Amino acid sequence: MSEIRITLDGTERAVAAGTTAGEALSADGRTVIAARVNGQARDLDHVLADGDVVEPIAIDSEEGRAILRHSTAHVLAQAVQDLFPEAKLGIGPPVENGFYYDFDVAEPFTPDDLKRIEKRMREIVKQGQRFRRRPVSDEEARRELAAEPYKLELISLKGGASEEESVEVGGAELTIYDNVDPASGEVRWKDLCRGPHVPSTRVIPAFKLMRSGGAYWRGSEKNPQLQRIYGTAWESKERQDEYLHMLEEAEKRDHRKLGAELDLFSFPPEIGGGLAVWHPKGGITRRVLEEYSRRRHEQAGYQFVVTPHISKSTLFEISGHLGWYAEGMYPPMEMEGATYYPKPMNCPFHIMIYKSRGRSYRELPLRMFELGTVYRFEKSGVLHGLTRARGFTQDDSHIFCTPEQLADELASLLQFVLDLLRDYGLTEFEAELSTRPEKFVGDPEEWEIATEALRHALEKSGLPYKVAEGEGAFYAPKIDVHIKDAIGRRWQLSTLQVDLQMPQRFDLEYQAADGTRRRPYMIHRALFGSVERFFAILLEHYAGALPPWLAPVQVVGIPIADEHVPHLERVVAKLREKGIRAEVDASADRMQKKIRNAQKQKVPYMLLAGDDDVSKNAVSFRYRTGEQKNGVPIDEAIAEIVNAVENRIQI
RNA sequence: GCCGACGUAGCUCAAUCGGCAGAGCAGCUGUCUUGUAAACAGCAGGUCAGGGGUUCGAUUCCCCUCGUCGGCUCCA
Repeated sequence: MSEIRITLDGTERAVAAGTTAGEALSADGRTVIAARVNGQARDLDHVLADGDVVEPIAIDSEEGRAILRHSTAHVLAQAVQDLFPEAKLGIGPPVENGFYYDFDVAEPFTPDDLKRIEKRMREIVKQGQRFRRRPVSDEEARRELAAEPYKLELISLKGGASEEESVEVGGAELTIYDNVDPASGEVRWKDLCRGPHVPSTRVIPAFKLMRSGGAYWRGSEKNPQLQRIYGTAWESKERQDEYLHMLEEAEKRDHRKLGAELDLFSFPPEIGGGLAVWHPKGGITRRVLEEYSRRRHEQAGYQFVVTPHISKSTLFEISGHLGWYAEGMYPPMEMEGATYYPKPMNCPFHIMIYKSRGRSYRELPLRMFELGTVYRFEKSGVLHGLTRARGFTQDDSHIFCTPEQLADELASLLQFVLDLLRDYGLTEFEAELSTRPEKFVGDPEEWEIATEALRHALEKSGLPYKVAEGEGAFYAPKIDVHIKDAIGRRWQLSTLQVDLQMPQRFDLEYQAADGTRRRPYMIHRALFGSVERFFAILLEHYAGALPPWLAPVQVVGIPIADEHVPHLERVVAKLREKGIRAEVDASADRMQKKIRNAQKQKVPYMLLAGDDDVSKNAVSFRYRTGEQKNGVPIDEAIAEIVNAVENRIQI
């Protein structure tokens, strides 16, 4: 057959037999770097067959970037083996914003090594080595890769039925990619790999090695630790610079740094890792943040409860936490023959409140809310400021409802969550529906009911969502709400879980209209997740410049000269009457210095006053943006500030 | 917990190839009295993270511990 028929751009076309995907697409190999053939990603030099459907993969698409990054990972591995011939290869997949490759080496890489490796990579990129795909049998692969023990392990794993697809050995046949010198045609390097790849290393427009660190082989701490090198690669220098700039910005916004600079909180070593103390300025913001949430909950029909920080082991035995998470709990305390544990969760305590007396269907849904501080023993290596702490406060609610109420309750709950998050200035949301994990308790049919109720709530909310198979908690499927912050980072925040286990374990009941005793459903719901973590996320989102209603100091009065202090004192007194956190900077510093100080503290309103203002009974605004507004009558100034605070407006 | 880097004044950072530890900011005391991001001068501030070792002598070299940071694993 000298002609075959293929589908291109949705229309059928005849091309010569032997035509490659790249030829059919007229791909330049720079903007279009690979092809999708019948839905499968392929190299551009993939030879087409009759009936193939061919689509281009652009370098600036998500899929294209992944291919680019994966190819860059190969260049990295080649460079490492050039410089460290004894290095054994692990795996080298693309990841979000970049790629990595794992190596078994005697000595961990130093920053200097990374520089040398990156330099070697640039040489390889410049050479324009071609990526050439070559199918091999298992035996051939084993023979060629005899010196690569980890690759051999991957080959032997390939047959495993439930083995997840990897970039090394995905699919039915094994392939090796050769890196070929374009001048001599010699094979410079090769790697076991599924592909596809960019046509040539020269196509890699921008890359950079980022850092190295230890990583367990195949992700298990039982396995040996390899050395992982992370890098990033982009379709253009500009996009890479943008990304690097975002990282710099993220570093500037680091809540641990801002926490110290703005005097909000600290982690004294004497107290212990992961245990924060809140300074006055952090404390006031936290109080306002909590108070607003509490008020909204009360308005939405929640009842405020309070429970203790420790409990006898009995409670956690019934709840099952001791069985499942004992190693993450602080160790027990023995007192008068009883064993007490610091609480890792609030739910069993709320159940005790439910059980304190008989319940009627008329009371349901019963919504309990608590800012409950819990303690979990996080391993020392994972602590990270307020976002991963050992003591933290959950804004925890538990809702007990009848099976008939479940779907509606979840839907309104999700709406409530989103509305409240918006009030804190977050605007972009995504959700994830996590289904039954491998390790679970209960009846799969009930899991199905609960999962469907959650799905219904998501559909009703119109929120975009993904399904995360097997990511649920051991006792419940859940919805996680993710937000995007001001520099595009995703954070998981709220969680909604339908729990069919706790009601059974604690034998919860209510009396139905027909007089029978029935089992309620229970919904776990945290909105911030942890108040500490939410605080950190807001701080990073706003880069420390909190909206006026949350700012620790909302107004600083700055006199031009000492004689203007009394005028500002009067303004500040009026502001305080309205509940505004205002002060006058009467220190010995000059006016310019006071502005600088207030600016560095990210105070939303600086009110200046000199002779002009005093004579007109006015003040002059300086906002932290640098803008100013002079000679504003005092009443107007106060009204402007009060309005921004009351309506939670960011300035 | 594991791998690695780092730890000098409240903060940011110097210096000492093994020989009495130095600056800016912040603080304190004065002087100056000012219109939108740093007035001037003086003073004070350190077990060089902690412990042990090598050495005539250790902040510097070696070991251990603690802490921080970056990864991995984990995250009810």
